[in-house]
Amino acid sequence: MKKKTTDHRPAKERILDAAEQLFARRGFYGVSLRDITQAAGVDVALVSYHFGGKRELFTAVFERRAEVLNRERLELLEEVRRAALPAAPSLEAIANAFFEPLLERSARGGPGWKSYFALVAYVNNSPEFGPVMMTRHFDPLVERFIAVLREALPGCPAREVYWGYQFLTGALTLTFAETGRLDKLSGGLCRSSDLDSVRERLAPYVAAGFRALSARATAAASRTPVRAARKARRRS
Amino acid sequence: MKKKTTDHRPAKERILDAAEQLFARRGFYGVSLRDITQAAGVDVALVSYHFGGKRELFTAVFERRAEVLNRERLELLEEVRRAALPAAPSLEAIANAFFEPLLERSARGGPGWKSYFALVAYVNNSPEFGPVMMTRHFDPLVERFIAVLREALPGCPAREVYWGYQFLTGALTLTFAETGRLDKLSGGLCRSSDLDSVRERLAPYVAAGFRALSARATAAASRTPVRAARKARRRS
DNA sequence: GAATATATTCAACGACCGTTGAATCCGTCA
DNA sequence: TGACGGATTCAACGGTCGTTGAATATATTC
Repeated sequence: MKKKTTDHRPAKERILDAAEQLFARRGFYGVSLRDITQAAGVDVALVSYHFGGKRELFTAVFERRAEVLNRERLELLEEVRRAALPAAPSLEAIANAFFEPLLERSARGGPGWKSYFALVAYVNNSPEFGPVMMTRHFDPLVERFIAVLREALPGCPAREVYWGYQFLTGALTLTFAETGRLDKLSGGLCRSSDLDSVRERLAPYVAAGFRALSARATAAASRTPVRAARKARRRS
Repeated sequence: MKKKTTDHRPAKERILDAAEQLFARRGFYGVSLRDITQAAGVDVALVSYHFGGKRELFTAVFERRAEVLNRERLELLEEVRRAALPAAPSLEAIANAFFEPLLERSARGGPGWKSYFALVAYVNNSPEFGPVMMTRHFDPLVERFIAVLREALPGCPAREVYWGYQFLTGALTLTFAETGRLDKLSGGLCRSSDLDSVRERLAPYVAAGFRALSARATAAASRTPVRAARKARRRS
């Protein structure tokens, strides 16, 4: 059984789809090209022909949806920004612009998108692939978001914003990994696939977190004279 | 070059140490038994002899430090609880008891512990290993923490606490993955290996998040009559 | 010190890995 | 029709994988 039905979509895309699903489930090394091409109903050699090799296929899968996604997120961020002018947008609105396009597509964009975000979660947590691939494809976007976050947090040191972003990404990443652990843990009370629940809760959660970080920093600064603070910063 | 110096530690432990480091870096499938045994200065066949196989070695690595760790975390939680009696402990104190033993050992417990937490991060995000292994070794602990969190959040629906815990775990997990991405992103302003920075910030962040979730839930409840709320809950 | 149990080494197995080059199919254009 | 070029198939390569069984070394017991 090679194909369920005669499938006239180009083989290149079928390979990408199958690879997306399998890489997301078992990581780069947990999947063989034969697994992928068999799932795609295609000969093994076509991977080398179309992509060059296994690693190139992996990055091709990762890149395919990154561009369109980030463009949409940036546009949404600017829209949020314009709507709030001349004030800075709320932290909730910024956080929402950051993950709303992701949640929307993961929930209603079809199984390919769902797999894709699980793959991004895998890459983001991987010490091997994370630094290279995330930096290359997502850093410009992230830096723009952090800049706007800083506008919304006047007087807050940059370090705090970066840490807040780190925690935000972590929470989001685990959500996309779709391990189903929260479902088991809560006895069915929460379903991690229910991304509308995430949508409602994540923005308030991280916005409050950002405010707490900002408050903590200013409290610490007022407790410490400037010179001592400079020295402490150098020490840490 | 098999060993740097003559090493009289039992081979079984040397294998565990090497496997811990390599599994953490490249995952289960990204490491071969020959990689591990070569790093341990030991013959390949010893893995089958001592552990039975590759999968059994993987779970042995995972289990080795889990017990002692969770016992300490539970004791700390009960201590925090007793100290606050007859009131419930603060959210900050509970969150702190959850991750303080982890951060402490990751920062000052030696390279083995650091690798171990990166491995837990890998497992926690893995759709393949996460549900099985995390559930088996960490669920009793987590349920106890959630129970105490609920005491500290009177009137807060259980769902909200579970979601808050999910976000907390995600933030913690990404921190332990040690991808070094935050370092690059912040231009050296933050070092993700600086776990003291995490220690200071994570508790206020997630405590504020929990309070926001709780407030959001009670606000939503007061907006909705009881019967409609019941229906809405059944729908979702 | 012989016997026994445990630990380690060695060589090899069959299976699967990613990749390759030649052969074949098929639609396009001359 | 025939030549051509991209897409696909097929068979096979060398290498590495996890695992195994027999042989050897080391420690323990009588």
